[in-house]
Amino acid sequence: MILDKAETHRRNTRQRVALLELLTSVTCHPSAQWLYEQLAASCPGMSLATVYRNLSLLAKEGKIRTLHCAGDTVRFDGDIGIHYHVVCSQCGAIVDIPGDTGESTRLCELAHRTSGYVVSDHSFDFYGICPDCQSGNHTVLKDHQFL
Amino acid sequence: MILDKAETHRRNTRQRVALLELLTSVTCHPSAQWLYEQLAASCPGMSLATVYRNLSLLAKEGKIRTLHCAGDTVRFDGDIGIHYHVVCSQCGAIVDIPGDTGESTRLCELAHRTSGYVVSDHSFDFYGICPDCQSGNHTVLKDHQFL
DNA sequence: TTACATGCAAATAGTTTGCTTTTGG
DNA sequence: CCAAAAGCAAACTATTTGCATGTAA
Repeated sequence: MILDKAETHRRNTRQRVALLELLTSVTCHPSAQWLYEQLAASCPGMSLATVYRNLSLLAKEGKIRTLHCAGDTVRFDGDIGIHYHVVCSQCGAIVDIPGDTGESTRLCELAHRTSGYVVSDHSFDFYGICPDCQSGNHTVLKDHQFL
Repeated sequence: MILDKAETHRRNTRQRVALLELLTSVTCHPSAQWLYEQLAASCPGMSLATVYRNLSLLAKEGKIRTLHCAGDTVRFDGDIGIHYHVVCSQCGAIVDIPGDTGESTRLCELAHRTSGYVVSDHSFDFYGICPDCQSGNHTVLKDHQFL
């Protein structure tokens, strides 16, 4: 949300452009590792460190969103509009739930009044079992969880 | 929430009891490391691995709650009632916001209808800057953030 | 031209695990 | 008793960083 003044002289490197393009074109909520694997094919010599550095930059610029809801691995979201997430506790798949701006605003204000924090962001996460895992179709983290 | 039948033959070891007692007696949302440091004083020879193993067990039994909202380090909550959290993006302090059971239920049902997930849990997190950090009183993670 | 960005490899931090010894019930 | 749990250290995994080189503007 807060734009760094340094953003003015940020370069649109091949890698950064490709990364943002991939992340915004996809409806899943990938990890850095997954993004790296996808990009490695088209971007020769793409490195995982670059993916991490750019994800971190893009998040600071408010162009993408960082999700902590899935546990050990940070996941990323190219959709910065207000919406919520449901996470599968078994396979880690994350899907979107439409969010309500009014409700979000109201709850953020409640949080502010209650705590004295200056609230700038929020994330509403639901946990459960996804349809695929309910029917026993997969039990571990797999590539297709992201798709 | 789901109780393991194996729980029947779980032992109430000195360490486990002390851990749960500490976590439920405190209003902060500590990390495993912090809990370990506190316990090390009274429990001679207490190890970090034991803290992690017990936190994991207690969470499975639904006696405590695991928070992913603060980033790299998992935080724990001894209060398993419905409530939300505000997290300081600067120092990591977490404080409680009273939750509304009706609202939580309604949103969990919305999540279920929208996604097809069987929703069993949720966590609503707000991010911002805590009063102390607003006034420049601390800028890095410190012990007192937990208190 | 040059400050910003990359690639690679090594470092870090949080958490988990293997194995042997202790201990609660 | 003896299976469950502890302690310790080593292992693992996600992420970050240092440094030499490359490149967008």
